[in-house]
Amino acid sequence: MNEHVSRSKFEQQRRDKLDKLRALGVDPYGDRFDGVQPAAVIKAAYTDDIEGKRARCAGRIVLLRDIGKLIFITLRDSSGTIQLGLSKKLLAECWEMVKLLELGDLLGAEGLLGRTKTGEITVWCESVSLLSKALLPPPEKFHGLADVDMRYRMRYVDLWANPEVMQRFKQRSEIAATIRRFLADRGFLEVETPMMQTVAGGAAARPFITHHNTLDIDLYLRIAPELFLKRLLVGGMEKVFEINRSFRNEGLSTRHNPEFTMMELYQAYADYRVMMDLTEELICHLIERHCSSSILPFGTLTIDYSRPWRRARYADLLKEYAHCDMEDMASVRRRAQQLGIEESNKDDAVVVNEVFEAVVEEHLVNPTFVMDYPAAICPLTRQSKTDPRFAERFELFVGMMELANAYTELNDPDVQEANFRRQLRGLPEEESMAKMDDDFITALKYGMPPAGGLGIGIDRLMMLLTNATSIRDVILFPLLKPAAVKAEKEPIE
RNA sequence: GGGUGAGUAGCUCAGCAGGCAGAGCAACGGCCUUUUAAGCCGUAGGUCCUGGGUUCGAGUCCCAGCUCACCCA
Repeated sequence: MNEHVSRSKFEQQRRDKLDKLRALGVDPYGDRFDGVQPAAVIKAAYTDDIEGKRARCAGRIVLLRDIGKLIFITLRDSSGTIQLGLSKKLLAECWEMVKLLELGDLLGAEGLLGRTKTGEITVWCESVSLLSKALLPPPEKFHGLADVDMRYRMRYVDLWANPEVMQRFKQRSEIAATIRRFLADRGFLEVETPMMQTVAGGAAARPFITHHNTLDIDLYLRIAPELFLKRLLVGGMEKVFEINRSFRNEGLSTRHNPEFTMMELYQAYADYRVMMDLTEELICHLIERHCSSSILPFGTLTIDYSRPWRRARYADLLKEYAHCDMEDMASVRRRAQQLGIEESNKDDAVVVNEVFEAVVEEHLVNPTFVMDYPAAICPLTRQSKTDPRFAERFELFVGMMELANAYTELNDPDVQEANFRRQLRGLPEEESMAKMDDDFITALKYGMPPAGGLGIGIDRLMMLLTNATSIRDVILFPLLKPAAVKAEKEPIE
């Protein structure tokens, strides 16, 4: 007997109940059910003095204890659970329907509140409505849905089978709302810029390619909104931000999903130091509003977000942790060799950065601003006026992850164009096509104000704030390989 | 791409000393008006991920593949 057949047996049993319900004149897919109170609200509102108070609730049956002429049901909605008491005495005229209720069904109920002899707040139902019959059985009631792959594929089950999942995504929504309010309060305008672009710029990453039929042109899904948001600076929007998806055609890991949410913001007449203050203020504001403490667990780590956050120069961290000096490239290359990094045919800046990533990042647990990157790896960033070898850029690391990236925006069109061209040298044509953005250069020629720009990886931020060590736990529907399609088995004679 | 681990009933998992395929929950049939993962009696339920191989005999050992997780690149 194969999986399909044995599963349909369970479905068939439930369909039999569906027929019995219809025979009783019960519509198994009910109507609107007004005036519902969330379970958590009911329980919180009536701590004592509950006798005689009415309650009306709706949700999914997650536990059912049938004692004969009395049935206890644990009903779950998005706020939590509440116990229903269904007695034959109070529900005599619909008792046959009540006895057909089972795990997974969606139920509406109304009655008087009371407590059982063990003290559990209970709705003693005077009426119940079957709002939707479940044709498939829920997962095991105590362990829930544990198979990680199935949880992501069947998030519609995961969300109520594992309440902490619901909790985390509610928190994500609330945190996102706080970010928007925080920025709106400071005069930032939320905008939306193209996700389908003819040139995928603003970052170094492989784009996804799609095709527009009537124009007969290939388009790229954006890898970053940066170049469009900066066009808005040219257009006169002094403070803008966008919270939306970007797409990178790269591998999957616990920290990478091919589509991910970025917050990017730009502020005219500012620079990267302004962005540093803003970043620290924003994230600490979120922690204050949404977390229990400024010291938070993250997997096996403990992260202390107390202000002020450490600010350290890139070159100094390299000295501190990698024990080599950017001024002395021979020492850096020696270190690279020790680390097994292939360095012989790479530019100095690239080798430095690979050493940095290999050695330094794992030390950056508490929030750390890494400042002043080598200019050669920052083509969109303005160089330091006091030392042009460095770019006015920082990355924020928390929990050994890159969380934010910000810089003083380069607004000299000639330098920008030269940087683009230098970046393109040696790249295959299709990749260089994806990078050279002539229209962006044209925009800069009209004059872009000096500005600070900031990007924060929202998924990673949510990971840190909700203690999720996999990015898939903060994305409702993470990208997965398609489930293996079982070949239709035709009966062969 | 490399390493480690996992895949057994609808769900959560045992079983590996190579010898009849197991438990709990869910389901089905009974009993029960204060349960809390309710309880009690009974019944049914399997492509042991797939394909090869070794063996008298493979869920268990070997090879290849698929899927997932974690770590590394």
